[in-house]
Amino acid sequence: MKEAVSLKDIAKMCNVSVSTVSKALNDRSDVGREKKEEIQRIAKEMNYVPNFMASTLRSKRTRNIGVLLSESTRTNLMHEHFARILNSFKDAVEERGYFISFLNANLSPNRMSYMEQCKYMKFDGIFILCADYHSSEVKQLVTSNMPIVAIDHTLSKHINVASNQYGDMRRLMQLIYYRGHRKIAYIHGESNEVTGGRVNAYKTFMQEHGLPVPSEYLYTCPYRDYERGSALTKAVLALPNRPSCIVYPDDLTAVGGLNMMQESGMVIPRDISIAGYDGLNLVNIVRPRIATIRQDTVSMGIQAGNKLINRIEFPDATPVAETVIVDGMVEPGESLAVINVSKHHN
Amino acid sequence: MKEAVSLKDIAKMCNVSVSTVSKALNDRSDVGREKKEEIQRIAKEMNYVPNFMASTLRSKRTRNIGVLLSESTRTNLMHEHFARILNSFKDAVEERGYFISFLNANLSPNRMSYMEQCKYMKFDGIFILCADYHSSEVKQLVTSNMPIVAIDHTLSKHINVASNQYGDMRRLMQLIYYRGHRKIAYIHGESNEVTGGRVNAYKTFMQEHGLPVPSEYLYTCPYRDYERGSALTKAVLALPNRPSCIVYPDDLTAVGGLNMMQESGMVIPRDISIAGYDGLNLVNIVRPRIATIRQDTVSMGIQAGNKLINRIEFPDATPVAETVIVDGMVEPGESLAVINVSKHHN
DNA sequence: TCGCGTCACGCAATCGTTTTCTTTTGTCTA
DNA sequence: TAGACAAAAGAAAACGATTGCGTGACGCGA
Repeated sequence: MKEAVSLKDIAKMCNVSVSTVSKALNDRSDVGREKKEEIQRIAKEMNYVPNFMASTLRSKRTRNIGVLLSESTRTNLMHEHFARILNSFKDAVEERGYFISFLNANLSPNRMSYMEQCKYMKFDGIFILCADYHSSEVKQLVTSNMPIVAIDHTLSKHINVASNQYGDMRRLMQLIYYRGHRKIAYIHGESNEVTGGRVNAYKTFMQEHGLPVPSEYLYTCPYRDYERGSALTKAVLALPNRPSCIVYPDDLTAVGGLNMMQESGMVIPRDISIAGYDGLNLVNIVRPRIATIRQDTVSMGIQAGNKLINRIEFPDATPVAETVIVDGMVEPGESLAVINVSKHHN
Repeated sequence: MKEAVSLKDIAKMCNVSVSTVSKALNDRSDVGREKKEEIQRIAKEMNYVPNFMASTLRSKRTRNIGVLLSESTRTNLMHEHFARILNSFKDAVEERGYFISFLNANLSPNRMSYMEQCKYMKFDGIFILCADYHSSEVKQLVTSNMPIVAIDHTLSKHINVASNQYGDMRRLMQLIYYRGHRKIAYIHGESNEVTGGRVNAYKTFMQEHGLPVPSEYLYTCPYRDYERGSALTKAVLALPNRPSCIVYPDDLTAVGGLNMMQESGMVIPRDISIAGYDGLNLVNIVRPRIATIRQDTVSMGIQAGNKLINRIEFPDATPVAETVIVDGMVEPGESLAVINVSKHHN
């Protein structure tokens, strides 16, 4: 790595002072027009690239955003849903001249905490894609006064970009209902104040339509756990009062169920119907295609990015919690049978 | 963000000079034992976190590694294969005190080139997961004298961590052959000096076993292109001399073929056999499970990380190209029929 | 007692910018 | 022609660490 060219080199070349060069390159007003243009030209000719460390050391702003992406093995950047959101988030912030770095979730002995990493790197803001909000490290982070935007999680003072869990689930229920299903089981993920909307939507919808919700129609399953999705499906299929449709917490668990069913000789949707959630590529790859809610990950990422940068660039005296709801889209797939309603009506 | 505590604050608190504090915290030898311990204790009490910008401005070393991840839409961090490698790479370098940032591939008008980004951020090294090696920007990068490690791509002066394309493909061919297949078509990806090994292995194997390779048994298909995999499959199925087995460039194209076949009423592997490549989760999710080569992404990521850091920390006067071969593993799946050899023998 | 080596520590320069405050220069007006 | 004022340029102090060098104190052998 040969010596990098610095402001000083340019100054020498142009016979001006370092400060004038700095001002010229930052397009400040107190530099003469022609001198400014000359300096900019020479700088380009010399392949000048500013030194990030030096400039942010002085000016504080790093334009660097820290990304927090879980510590669980099942939910990291290997999961399509988060990868999609991150991807469009990245595009959005890069569009505005920012870039991203990952917060280091390793457990090495001398590792810094999240908060320490933020201080160390002087992040302008934090993007929490998914995290263990119970951990003290994360708590410390979210109670700080850094600009933060989280996905699918409400935080006091911060921004939450969330899918419309209640509305989306309701629309899915409507689709299932209109196809004639009345006995609908719901294997659902663990609930927080955001994702709980889905269970709410389910219960409300069932109640509104006078449908019973026997307790054996509700199960809790870890998100994105193929094996558990499969195992719980077995349990549901064994019920004396077997439902005509099973709704899953996400597409991966749904496929777990699907495969389980097909292996035991059932034909979907002839024998039973299923629906997932998320809208991964997966659902268009398995057969039959699974009904799902396609989340608008592009919009979520973009909105998260722009909201975060707005908070960074126009800080509020006392930031207040804000929620951005992003609607998903029902994809009917091929996994929902049409049922002769009268036949199944109690 | 309240004022961060700096060396100066600690110095004041301990009644020593700033340089002594710096040396104490860096565990240098020219500080008295008890003074050193006191300083470290106080620093911890004051929640001191060093300032990355300041320390690297002075010392040059950033411990920051730039990750280059393609500009194509089909191959970014949304693709499981790359996400896996990146994940273990990240773990490996974090283990050694480094961290990663992405090179910005955006096309915004005032965007910096890759080389400029490296100068700007003072990356200690570069990890090329996948890139368009024909682009001038990438060429500029790889001809620089930065430490670089690339995946599945040989570069003069740099390190290549590559899957054993020739050996893996050969083992896959053996499996297929021993199952009795003789008419084997190969839809392959675009070849470079690394991936070309697969086509070589195919041709060599066929030749060694006295099997003809009619030109209509070879097709080129973009990697990870589900649709094209499907379309080319249609072409192969229409051949008068239809093969008994089709090998695909990767799992995704293989699934494209699989679905195409199943939609036209074929049963796999009864009517035809298929094999993929990569070993994505996908192959365990579709039915039948597809025979594949599971790439050892964990090992690839770890080796890439360690080799790169070694180059960074023990730079050679004149770095020389180096290749690390990582073996994959054959996963037989359920998509390869056992054929009565005599029946199909010419 | 002198001289030498070692140990601990401080001084001050340095990294490459940004930014504030002066200073210089030039122009315009009275 | 003096005075005022704006524009353009420079000087210098930061930002927060690292690091080579200098130096005082101390111990120890001669």
